[in-house]
Amino acid sequence: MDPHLLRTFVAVADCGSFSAAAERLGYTQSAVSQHIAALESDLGTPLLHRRPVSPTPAGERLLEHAGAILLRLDAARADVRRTVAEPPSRLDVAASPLAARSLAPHLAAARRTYPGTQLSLTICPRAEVVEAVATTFHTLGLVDGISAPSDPLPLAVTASLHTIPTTEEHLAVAIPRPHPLARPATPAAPGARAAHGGLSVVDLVDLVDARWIDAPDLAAPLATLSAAVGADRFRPAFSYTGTDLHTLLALIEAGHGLAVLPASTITPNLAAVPLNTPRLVHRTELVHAGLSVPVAKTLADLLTARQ
Amino acid sequence: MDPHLLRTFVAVADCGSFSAAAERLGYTQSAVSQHIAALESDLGTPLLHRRPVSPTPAGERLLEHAGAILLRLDAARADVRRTVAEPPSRLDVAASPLAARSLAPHLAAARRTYPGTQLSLTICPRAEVVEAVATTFHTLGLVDGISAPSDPLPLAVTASLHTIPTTEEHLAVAIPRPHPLARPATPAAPGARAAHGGLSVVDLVDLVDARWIDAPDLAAPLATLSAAVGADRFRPAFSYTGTDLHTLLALIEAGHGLAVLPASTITPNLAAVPLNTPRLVHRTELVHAGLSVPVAKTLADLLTARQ
DNA sequence: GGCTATTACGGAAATCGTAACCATG
DNA sequence: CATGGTTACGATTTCCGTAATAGCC
Repeated sequence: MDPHLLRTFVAVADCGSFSAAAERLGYTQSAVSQHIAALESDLGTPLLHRRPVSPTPAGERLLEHAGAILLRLDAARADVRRTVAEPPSRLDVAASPLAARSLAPHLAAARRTYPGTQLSLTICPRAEVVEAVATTFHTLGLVDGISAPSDPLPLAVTASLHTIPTTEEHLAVAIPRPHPLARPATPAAPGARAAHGGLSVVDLVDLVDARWIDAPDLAAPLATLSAAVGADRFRPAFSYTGTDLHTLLALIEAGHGLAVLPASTITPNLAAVPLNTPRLVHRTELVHAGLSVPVAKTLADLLTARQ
Repeated sequence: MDPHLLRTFVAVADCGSFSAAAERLGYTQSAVSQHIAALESDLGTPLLHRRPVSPTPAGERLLEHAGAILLRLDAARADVRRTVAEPPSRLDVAASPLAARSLAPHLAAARRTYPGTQLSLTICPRAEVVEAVATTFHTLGLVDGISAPSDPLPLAVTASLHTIPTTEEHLAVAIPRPHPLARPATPAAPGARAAHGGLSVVDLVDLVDARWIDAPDLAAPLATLSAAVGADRFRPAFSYTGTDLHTLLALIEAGHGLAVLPASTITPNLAAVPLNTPRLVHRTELVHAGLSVPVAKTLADLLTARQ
């Protein structure tokens, strides 16, 4: 199970083609074929169906591990290099879209403290944030996600990375204004219940059958919600893969479906119906691999000093 | 970073010798030397001091990753084989010493339901339990450990393994009878506070300077306690590496030091002073990689139905 | 000088590319 | 028959063992 073989295996699996994977990796189709054959003979079982190419059940299991192993391998290399290389003078921050919201002022403060340093901020999907920090591409990461109150986020590569909680916030369902739940609770509105302040509060399980937008990089991923309410499945009626909050809100407003977001992100043109059911909150965490760089330390302090 | 190179690297690191590692792995000293040289040249930095052999700082970082990577590699292979091989007819349970305590009756019940199946129970250190389950050596694992109430145990290889909480129990310090804390609280006893029922309750931080026995496979590891109270360090005055509870209790009774244990394990010849400070509990979890085997499912149900 | 790691070198094995082959749509 | 995966084969490289060399107690 040479890492090279694993790498071509995942490439083939997500290209759905030997030749495409070969091109991506700079190999010949032949080499890729040999890699897969070697893996299959080593493990004693077919890993891929051919023509069309798709993973067998055994291949699926291997895929789950392979990505993590390769990432960890990169993380190891990065970690070793970090102990050798002198700390960088620049500060590169990676953040998931919703985690980056309140970052600007702190970055400004950090720049004021260290006027010389060059700053960079990259917005990327949640998984890539921790990946970028683990592989030393960025020095600091800011990820958001859904978890139980005061529970850490379930991050990959958890080992060798440090995380510091920064904020926790209530979740709400973003709903277009002309919608049964958006009006004050009435006995007729299914799933809505009277609550304090005249606002409805909604139970997640009652919304399983609503139209949902799956925006896994931005809002609460439907998979996470499904897991939280048990085996019930939230089916995506619409998928949004971008990272722009306003676009998502516009989609919701246009009636393409609902999404679960931290309450403060939902603009007034939409209704924000607080979620109460399973104890879920929106959480953001700072991810780093040691804060030896002064700028990084300062920014981390600023971020964690806030509440 | 070929896994073979990593494997010999960890072997060398924990043998403290190239030649010893070579023998363990069935290589020549020369091959081992070449492996280390290859790793060092790949990573661009020395990983080991020679003569005596000990890891450099970079080597330490690599070691942290290497073990996890190799384990995950084995877990991947095991996981793939599991999807192919038909489920075993036997049931092999691995358990850490304190997790195994209440297992016997449930095993008996499981045998009654499936009279034919061959059962095995292996007691091993905590880390090895999850390792054994991950690498398919055993079908079911029962691990105990320390965590915050209702928090999952921090297990390695967490991915691809399922865990089910089974019990949670309060912790206590086991103290020989003639000991200041073992008497009902008096103003003079340092660290002790009056509590309900006339028993003392003790704050962990007040005991940092006591004589401690480190029995990491059996009691709460001192490292865990240190982490729980912050940077403070519990220094082991005595180390016990076995897995026999009675031996440990005898050591405590003989005055070699104290240990933190789940309250119910402390026999009446010792005093069990409840811990109250950082919210720590003794927790046991069931670890498995899918419960397709009926016997395993039954035993799991029995274990989780309790409490 | 004894123990242990490193270097030199040669044979065996693995790896990848070219090219011929074969199967499926 | 065309696209795309497999197999055959050979050049290159890698890997490991033997053996000679060098460094530290």
